[in-house]
Amino acid sequence: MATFLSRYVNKVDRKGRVSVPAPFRIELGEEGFAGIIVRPSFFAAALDGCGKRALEALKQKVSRLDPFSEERLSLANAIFARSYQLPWDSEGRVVLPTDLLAHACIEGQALFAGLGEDFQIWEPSRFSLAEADALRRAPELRHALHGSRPSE
Amino acid sequence: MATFLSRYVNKVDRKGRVSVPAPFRIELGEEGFAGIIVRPSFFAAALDGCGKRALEALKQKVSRLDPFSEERLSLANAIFARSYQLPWDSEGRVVLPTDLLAHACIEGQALFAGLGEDFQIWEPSRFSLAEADALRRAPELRHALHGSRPSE
DNA sequence: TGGGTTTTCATGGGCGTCAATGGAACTATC
DNA sequence: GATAGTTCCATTGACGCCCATGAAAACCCA
Repeated sequence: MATFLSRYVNKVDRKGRVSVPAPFRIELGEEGFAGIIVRPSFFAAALDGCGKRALEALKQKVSRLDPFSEERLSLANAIFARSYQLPWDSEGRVVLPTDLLAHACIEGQALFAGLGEDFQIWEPSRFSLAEADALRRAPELRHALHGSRPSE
Repeated sequence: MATFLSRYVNKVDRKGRVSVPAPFRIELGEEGFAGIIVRPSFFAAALDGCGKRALEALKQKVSRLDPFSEERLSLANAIFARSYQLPWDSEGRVVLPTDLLAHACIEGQALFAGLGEDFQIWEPSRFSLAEADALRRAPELRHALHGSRPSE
């Protein structure tokens, strides 16, 4: 699967267009869909992004739940209904819908942060704060990588 | 299979016509039937929609039940007897039958909400309420996706 | 190793196409 | 003959597509 690393700050122009970092595009190039999947993040003023393949994986998991259960409906609403499938143009840019821009408080610049198998998009200054916070907690959380892996 | 994402608000004109969002049509284009399958939703004042293929999948599931059981009869009635097969016209519009419009309290506008492998149609303001509810529940439900991890 | 060249990226703007929508013409039904 | 339903055409506004520019990085060769 695709691997996303590092951070990139790109401009958001008047039309809401942003260049997806070239390394990200290369990673995503082999997934059949020339673009990214983006949705508002649950807990942060940021956007969660991934490729088509990761989305398919999510779909698989959700489709294992009861077809008509409210549980499934709520999840699907929270995930898929809020996701956008953003194809990039010939220059590798996507247009971020206004509600996504609003959710992440993005205006002039957008920061792409690689998170391994997916990535996030932030307003740069907000990212700095969140990053500082994450770094402060990492030492204690590090143990989570060892012990019980699957069920958290 | 087709994947439905995002939300689209389209107008319902005097004749009950609505444009099926172009991305949905593209997803459904490869399913052999140029149209959508729609039925009243079980729990909500909304409509459940899907493509021909998803309907076939449902048919498979129902056909696994006891042929003459009450269970099967009830389900088949609830699902198939209430479903409409709505072909879209050359402009990509379908006519929503009045009883479906009534069930979902749809008048001037209809909101299409992608739910992964199928979608729903809502009266916009009602959807907002339902969405808020879904978002409230999602954090706890999120664990349902983790528990049984099949592949990986 | 350093200078020059080439390619790749990010960015801005303009134009054409397509999707959504409204209405008219046409057909069928009662 | 009136009403409802269906197909066709027209409009407009947004979005995708294309080209042009500049800067930075990679590359090449002396």
